Amino acid sequence: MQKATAEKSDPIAAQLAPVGRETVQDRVYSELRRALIGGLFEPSQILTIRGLADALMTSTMPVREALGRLITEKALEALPNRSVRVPPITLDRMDDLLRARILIEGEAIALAATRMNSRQIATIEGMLGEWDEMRALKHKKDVDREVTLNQTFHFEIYRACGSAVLIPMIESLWLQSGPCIRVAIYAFSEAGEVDTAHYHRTIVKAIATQDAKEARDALVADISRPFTFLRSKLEAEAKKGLSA
Amino acid sequence: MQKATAEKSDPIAAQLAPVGRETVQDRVYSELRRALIGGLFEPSQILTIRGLADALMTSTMPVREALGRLITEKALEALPNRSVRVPPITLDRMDDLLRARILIEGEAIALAATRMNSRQIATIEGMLGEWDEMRALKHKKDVDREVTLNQTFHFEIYRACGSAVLIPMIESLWLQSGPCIRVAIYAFSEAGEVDTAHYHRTIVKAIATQDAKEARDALVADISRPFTFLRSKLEAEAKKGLSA
DNA sequence: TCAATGCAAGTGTGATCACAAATCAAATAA
DNA sequence: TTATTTGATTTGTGATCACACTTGCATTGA
Repeated sequence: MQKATAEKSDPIAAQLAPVGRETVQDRVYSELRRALIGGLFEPSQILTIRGLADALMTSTMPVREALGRLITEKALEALPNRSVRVPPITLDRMDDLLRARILIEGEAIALAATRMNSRQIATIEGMLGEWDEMRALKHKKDVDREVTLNQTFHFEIYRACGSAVLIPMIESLWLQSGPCIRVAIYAFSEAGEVDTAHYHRTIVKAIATQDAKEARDALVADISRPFTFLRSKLEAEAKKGLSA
Repeated sequence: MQKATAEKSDPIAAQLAPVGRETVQDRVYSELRRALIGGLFEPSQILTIRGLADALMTSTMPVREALGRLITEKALEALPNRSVRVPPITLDRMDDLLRARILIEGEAIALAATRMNSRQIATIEGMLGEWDEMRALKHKKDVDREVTLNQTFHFEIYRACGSAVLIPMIESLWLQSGPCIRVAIYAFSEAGEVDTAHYHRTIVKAIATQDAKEARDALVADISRPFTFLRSKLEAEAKKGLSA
């Protein structure tokens, strides 16, 4: 018995989970994704293959392939010089991203609202408590946890929409808007924003009652907020720079 | 003067277009894309790096990176065995793809309908003539030209929507539905379908009058047709296979 | 005859090297 | 001092190699 496929007749193999051989390239890719969505890289920052390979303690090979993948999903940008950077923020691009996210994530949540079972609803309902918890002990700006929790919440919903086509597109959109969002969340945090979870509560309520329209509306409000906030901030800076 | 950047002061350089150094990887990627959208690969077909490298007369390096990129945009599929294949067709996946295409391409054409100038409209209007031409001399099934013309027509419109976010997503969707479409077009051709350009005329008319809603409706009808056709065909086969 | 074993060919992954292009800095000339 | 040039370093790209895993086929055993 050296076959890799688990057979029902084998009582031992039945309890063993497949080990799943993750390649180095996959780890590099995941790591860069995480950094991008979390906004750890600044817009317009240039990334080099050898630099990342050193930082990730691997050779250049897995890095260059991971970069290539991120470039095709527009999470990174290939300059004509053949160097790669994280795309800069422009107002047009922000509007473009927001419109696409409203369109696609709105559709996904509308689908999910009619398909989530009580167990899944309980999961996202439980997450609301974590926001309360974070707000209670707001001694330090825990931006990282905020970002992660927000991501988990949204994708728990999107995953329930049951579309293997829409979900990767949403991931791509988050990858592209990650650097912007981070800036916005920092700005929120400085501006003393308090109730970041308000729309999330509305979303949970709407999904619990299978109200697709209200879920979509609340989602649109939720994802629009950081964009409009950042937009007004950028416009103010542009005006100031113009007058100076 | 050995600087590569064109300077305004140089009257010769001003007339020269940048030559654009395309890498081997880019050519491989484009070639595989073309093959995929055109449906040259069959669903479930397994692709090997060395096999493609031989066929494209290059080393394995550019091929493996191109394959990696195509896998991330779901144009190809990575099996747990680490071999890669073109994704098989299932009814669920077809419905999923069609819904996403209606959502996103519908939005793109609605945007384009309000933004295309008379020059762009004249371009797509001119393409209608090519369909008439093809229908006139229908001595052989020129599926390749049909596919190419259809693609050019649609993307001429999508390009005018002005969204740098939506267009790559539409390209990804075409990449994913390419293998299905080819099968459907062959089936159309066998079934003696005549007026493949009917909805295209409606689309041009709607755009010329800036009627976004009618343009969207006609587009939905246009892209739904091959899917519903293929769906009924697959269902018939499934039923036949079941009774046999 | 059929299933299990063992060997050989094929395949993906990662590392390393060679080369060309780009970038940066110091040196030189106006 | 400023602009240009020259040279050294850095960087991306492609080729090749080594290794591990998978697959397929022939051999061996019952």
